[in-house]
Amino acid sequence: MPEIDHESPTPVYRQIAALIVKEIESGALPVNRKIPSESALTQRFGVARTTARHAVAHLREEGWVFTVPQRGTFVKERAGADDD
Amino acid sequence: MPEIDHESPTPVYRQIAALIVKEIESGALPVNRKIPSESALTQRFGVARTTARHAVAHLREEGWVFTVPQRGTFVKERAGADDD
DNA sequence: TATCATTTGTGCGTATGTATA
DNA sequence: ATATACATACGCACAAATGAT
Repeated sequence: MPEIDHESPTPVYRQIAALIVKEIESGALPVNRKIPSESALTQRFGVARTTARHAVAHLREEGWVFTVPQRGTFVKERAGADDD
Repeated sequence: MPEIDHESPTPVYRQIAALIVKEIESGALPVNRKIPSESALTQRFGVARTTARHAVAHLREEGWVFTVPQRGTFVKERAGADDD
């Protein structure tokens, strides 16, 4: 279930980020939908919160999501993407 | 801005430590003032967190600062130094 | 009003692996 | 082998804001 390979040369945080991107692209996570919290990711993938945070920070830097303190992180609107 | 010279024979962590000492001596960082966090130093100087940590550890060994776990690192009182 | 759970923000402690000189 | 430096990853603790009760 975790789908995380700790032996892979690809860092864990990037693997998690990639999986979330996949969910965004598939439509499972539409625009403005809250993505799983850091704690949720921590449990789901069996990683440390710092690692989950790193994955989210990466998604933010890549423009996939935006974060609202104390509320959560949400899927960002992109040019050429369908709205919810 | 970084004022860090990676080509210098002086290790990066010592250069950072020296800059902080300068700020303490100039009064920019008075006694009991919290010095920049490891993350802040990491960003400010464009170094790895381990390097920033090394710089802070060095300052601690030299008696310039003291660290309170989970709270931060603060400027230590010195004999002959003015209080804040 | 007060309390509680949730969630992000911040900060340090530690360890491993890699690379270079 | 040692010192330096970076990237990654796990752990722990506390703060602050939000939302629900």
